[in-house]
Amino acid sequence: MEAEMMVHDAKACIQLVPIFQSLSTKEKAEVATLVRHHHFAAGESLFTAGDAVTSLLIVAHGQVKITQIAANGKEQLLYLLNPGDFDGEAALFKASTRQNFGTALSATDVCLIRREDFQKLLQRSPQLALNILNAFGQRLASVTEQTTRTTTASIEERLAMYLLETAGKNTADFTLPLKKKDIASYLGTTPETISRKFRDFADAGLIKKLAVNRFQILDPDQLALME
Amino acid sequence: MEAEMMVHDAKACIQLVPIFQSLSTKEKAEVATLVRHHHFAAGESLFTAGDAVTSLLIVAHGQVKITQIAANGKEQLLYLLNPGDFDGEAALFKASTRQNFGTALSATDVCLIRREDFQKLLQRSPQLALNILNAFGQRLASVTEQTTRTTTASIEERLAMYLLETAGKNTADFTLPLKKKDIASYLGTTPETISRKFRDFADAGLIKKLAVNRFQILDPDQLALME
DNA sequence: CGTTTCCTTGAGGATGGTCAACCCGTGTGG
DNA sequence: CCACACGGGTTGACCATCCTCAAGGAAACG
Repeated sequence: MEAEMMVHDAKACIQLVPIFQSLSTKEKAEVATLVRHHHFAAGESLFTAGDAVTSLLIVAHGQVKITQIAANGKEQLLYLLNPGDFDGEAALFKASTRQNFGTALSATDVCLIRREDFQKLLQRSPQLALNILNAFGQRLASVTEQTTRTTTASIEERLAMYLLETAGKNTADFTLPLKKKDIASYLGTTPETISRKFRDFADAGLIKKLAVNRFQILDPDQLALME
Repeated sequence: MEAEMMVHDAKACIQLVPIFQSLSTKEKAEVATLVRHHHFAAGESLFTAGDAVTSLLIVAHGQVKITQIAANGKEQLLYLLNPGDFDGEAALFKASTRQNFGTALSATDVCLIRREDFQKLLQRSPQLALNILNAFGQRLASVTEQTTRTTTASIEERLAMYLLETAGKNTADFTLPLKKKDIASYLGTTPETISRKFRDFADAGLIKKLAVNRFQILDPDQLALME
């Protein structure tokens, strides 16, 4: 029964993940046999810097935050993994130890493929390699974008961008998916400053505070103009 | 004669580039037939944001700076391409236009492989794909590192790190490879601040100024302690 | 030798970090 | 059911860092 469960989850994982989607049904079945899955509760650590990298990790359900600790001890939130995202450095890199930390933000299911199995897969399926290259390219572009923004834009501008991206279409009523502490870490600032900027935005009539960490965006155009 | 010249350059390019090094001699010869090369004078633009991406670009000789223009119009130096480096986003991405700018810092020779040719190569050589994935992974780690540093460290700390990395073993007498304007852009600050910090370092006895943009590092350990 | 580009230095001011106090919602145990 | 503790959020006062603007000097280049 447990085995059946695993196969079910493995298939779900593979269906979910963009990098496997262009594979044939036969190939997908093959991949499914290699997959192990694992569950983490909110707040649990998936891995820690210094851990040996033994598997490629794919998020099936939930949300994972990836952080790095700077030389001075400060934590920096690098990016979030949502369902379908994978941890790229993982299976491919020569460096065999993790450089960063992975923590589950909510209850999370992940699929794991062992490094060696994955390398064999890659050798046999050039299309898979292409898919991964594309995914990598996109993450690279996103991290690059983040760097540019951090070094050139003010906190106010960065927060405005973050709000628009995070809210998406739900401008009428949306809840911040992260604590202020994490947003601050992501944007390279402090919770206090985030708090103040939210107040400023509200004073300027750009947003309306519905509750703690719940907002309505009144003037998206003006917010976008900040950047 | 020109054809012979080109073949020569093509071979040189392929010898130089890590991603091709694990290929068989036969495969390398194949790759060589696909390569076109091009020369740029110092200061010349290799490509501009908005250009269609038609080729993978490999630097054979010289140095290229890759920059991005932020929304507010400020230029941010992302990274440098040295001999053997390639422009990764280039041939692989779905997005068919450049997001950033490439400018030759010195006289530069590059090799070009057309997108379609490269994709075919990838399909046939899984090892090549693995090499590229590794290279991508390293660039990703480097950009990530840069982001963390920028958001968590002070300018002083960032400059100290930059100095140590750039000087390498030549602590006794080394010349900055970039203008202060570019260093500033790379570290997310202004030329004025760079100038002042250099003076501070000199006052503190950490470095000694030999000439404009030429320095001796007196106390690398102390510099490293900054971070 | 003049022009341009880069570098340096200073004065002043904005931005945002730090520290500390207080508030509020949630949960826990008496 | 209430007191209390706890984690996060908010606010204020103060201060360090670093940017901007401006002017002058040095080096590079024709």
